[in-house]
Amino acid sequence: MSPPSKPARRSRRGSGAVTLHDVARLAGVAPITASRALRTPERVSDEVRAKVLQAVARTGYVPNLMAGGLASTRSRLVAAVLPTIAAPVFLDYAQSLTGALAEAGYQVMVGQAGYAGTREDALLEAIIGRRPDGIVLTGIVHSAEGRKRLLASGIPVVETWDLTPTPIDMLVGFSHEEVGRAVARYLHGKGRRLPAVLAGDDARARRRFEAFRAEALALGLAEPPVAVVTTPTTLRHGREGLARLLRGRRIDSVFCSSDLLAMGALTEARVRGVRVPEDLAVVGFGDLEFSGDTSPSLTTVRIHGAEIGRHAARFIVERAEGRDPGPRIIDLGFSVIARESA
Amino acid sequence: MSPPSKPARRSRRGSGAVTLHDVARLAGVAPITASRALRTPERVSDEVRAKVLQAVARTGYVPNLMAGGLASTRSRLVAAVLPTIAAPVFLDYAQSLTGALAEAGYQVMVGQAGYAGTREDALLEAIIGRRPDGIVLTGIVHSAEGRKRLLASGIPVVETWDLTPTPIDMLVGFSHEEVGRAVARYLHGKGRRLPAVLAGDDARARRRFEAFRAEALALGLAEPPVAVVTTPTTLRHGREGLARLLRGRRIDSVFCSSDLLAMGALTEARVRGVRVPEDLAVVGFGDLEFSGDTSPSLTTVRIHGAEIGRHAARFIVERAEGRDPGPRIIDLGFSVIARESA
DNA sequence: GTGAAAGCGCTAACAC
DNA sequence: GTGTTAGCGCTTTCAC
Repeated sequence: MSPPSKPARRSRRGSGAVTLHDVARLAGVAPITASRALRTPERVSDEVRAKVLQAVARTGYVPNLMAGGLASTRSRLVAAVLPTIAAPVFLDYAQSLTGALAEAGYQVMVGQAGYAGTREDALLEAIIGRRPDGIVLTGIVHSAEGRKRLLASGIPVVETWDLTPTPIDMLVGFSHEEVGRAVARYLHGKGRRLPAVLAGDDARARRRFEAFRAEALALGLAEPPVAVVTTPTTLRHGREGLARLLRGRRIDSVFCSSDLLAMGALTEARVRGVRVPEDLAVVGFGDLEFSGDTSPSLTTVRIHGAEIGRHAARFIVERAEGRDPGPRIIDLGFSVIARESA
Repeated sequence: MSPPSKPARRSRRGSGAVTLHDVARLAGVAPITASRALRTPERVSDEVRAKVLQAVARTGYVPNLMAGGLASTRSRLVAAVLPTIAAPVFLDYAQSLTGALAEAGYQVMVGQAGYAGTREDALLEAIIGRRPDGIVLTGIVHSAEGRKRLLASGIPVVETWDLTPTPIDMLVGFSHEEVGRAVARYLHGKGRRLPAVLAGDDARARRRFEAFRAEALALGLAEPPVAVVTTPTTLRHGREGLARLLRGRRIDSVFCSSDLLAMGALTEARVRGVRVPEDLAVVGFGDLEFSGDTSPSLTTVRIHGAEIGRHAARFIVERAEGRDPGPRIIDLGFSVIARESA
């Protein structure tokens, strides 16, 4: 069958899917021309464009983005790392990040940093291996080793939900310390003198409540008792935590590290006949979608998650398209939303 | 320098990152041997393995998964399509899906079907273009065109959160009709005779409440008034919806299409002095993480989201590794969780 | 405006 | 156990 001088063609057929070559052959042009007709239609003649589009329609051709990414060293893929997907605070953020990137033609790969068995370096390796056009880190405390790998990869990195003094690359966030201080001042302004803290055991919650405590003391408030619960925080944790706090010395207000904790505190207070806000002022953190619609409605801290997502997306896209994204650090701040509970 | 018959080498250097060739050269072996040392270490000699690993460590080499995927036609990427990321019902599901796939060495790409401007075919094209090893669809009503494209792509597809008569490929879900009927029977069993419905305007919620209505009528209950709200549902919708229902003819129970709606109904009832469950029984859907910890705690329907995610992950992984995943349709059922609100 | 050639970085197939 | 070769499907570079 095969000529003696030429060994038989090794069969290695790939996916079997329609390729650009098939489209080009059908349209009667070179593959590169078909490629141009699809990616830069203004650079080919009307006639060629029409023939190629017709061939695409006829064959159902879908470009292989892995091949395109390999050849162009642009993957149009962005990695997003979250502590955990299952935390409602990140919903708006994740949605706007994914949405804004999708609109710009990028797809999002998600990684959970906190998931059991996912060591940070394994996660980073899996991400870098895909050669994404950008990496969005969500409030990650990354090891020195991790920072080094990210830096070495040369991939644009956006850190979010925080304001570190030394960002790896770009940063969109707000100051957790400022949040703590603002809440202390807010409660002080409302005449509260016996604050308490109900907080998850993650690093950022800790920084908020440490700053809260310091500011409270500076304002002459009592030393706040602290109930720490495991992250991710839940309504149940909020109920249990408040119950614990109420067993201790008298308090007239509580700063919770999440709205879920605050909802739990609200619930527990109601069940025990503790009036909110008369007997106890409750402040949350996160301003979940429903925090304004509970009864009493929740006073909380809004952190502009959707906007963080949009800015992060913009950072990545600008850099990927070779434009200057402007200032590398954005402090989006936060707002204390005064409602009924405090 | 270069022989006259051969034109000078064109420069085309890629990402500039360390490649397998670099590692191989440093280790003094052929590239394919370095590849084997990393992917199938048991098939190379101890000596070679050690040398390669040392070269990897020295260079900080991270394999390019796009290149590997292109060569092997296995991307180790799975696409997950959600109606929207910002719906708490999907939290457990998304987390377990991502986690289970990550453990098996797969990464997850997310797509939002409901996001403004994302037409279904554009989303599918973006997904298929990546040649993922699997696609997990979340309760999507896909067009005939979409089904055709998916089928033509040859990529394993898992549809979830539903039980369609004709799945594209594999399926893990539960029956929305059965849910509606079970809740009707539950309320009937509790002596309720004047049911109402408070539902989002998506297709699956509609199917639940149509079945609920039919079963209620069959059981001799009154024709239920229906308040429809826009999806995604919120606590505020729940409050407004219940207020609307209370303005109509008398009711003694309400079946809500999400726990968030039910929470809103609970809140509105309390504010209006309507006692739950004495005056009004409230049943939700979804069993959110905190639904058991409100006061009154919420009677609802649990739908095993985490398990759906795990099964979907298993389906994809088994198929990707060439094993038989077993039965292609899994009905995970649901449970009516009886708590205080009904 | 169009095309030929040469890779992007890796692995499957086939030797030895 | 290790190496050679030929791609995977696309885009870049350079030439016409």
